[in-house]
Amino acid sequence: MDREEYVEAVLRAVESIPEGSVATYGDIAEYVGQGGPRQVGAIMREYGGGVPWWRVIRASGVPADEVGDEQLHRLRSDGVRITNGRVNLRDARWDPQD
DNA sequence: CAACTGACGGCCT
DNA sequence: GAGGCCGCCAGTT
Repeated sequence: MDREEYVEAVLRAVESIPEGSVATYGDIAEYVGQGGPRQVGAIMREYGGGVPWWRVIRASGVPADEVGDEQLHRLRSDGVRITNGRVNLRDARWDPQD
């Protein structure tokens, strides 16, 4: 799998996160089956426009620093419960079989 | 080729 | 729960 295919695979994975749920960078990497969380983050930074990037957060439930406020706002309008600037992953975490 | 970098994560205080 | 530390891994210097 070359880099372009990898980028496409990551973007498709993000697109498949349904409204109302979230995935971690690590979740996406695992789902794609290649690379790691940092690769996913790098791809979101570069190619994230065009996909629901706000549904990808850190494993701690906190969004990436740069986009944090907008991300939380978008998630809330998705219907995701936010408590103290954090997403409750136990509720909202993406399950690929959906 | 070595060093640095970072939309990260898990483990240990 | 919050930091600090270190591992990870691909891209850039």
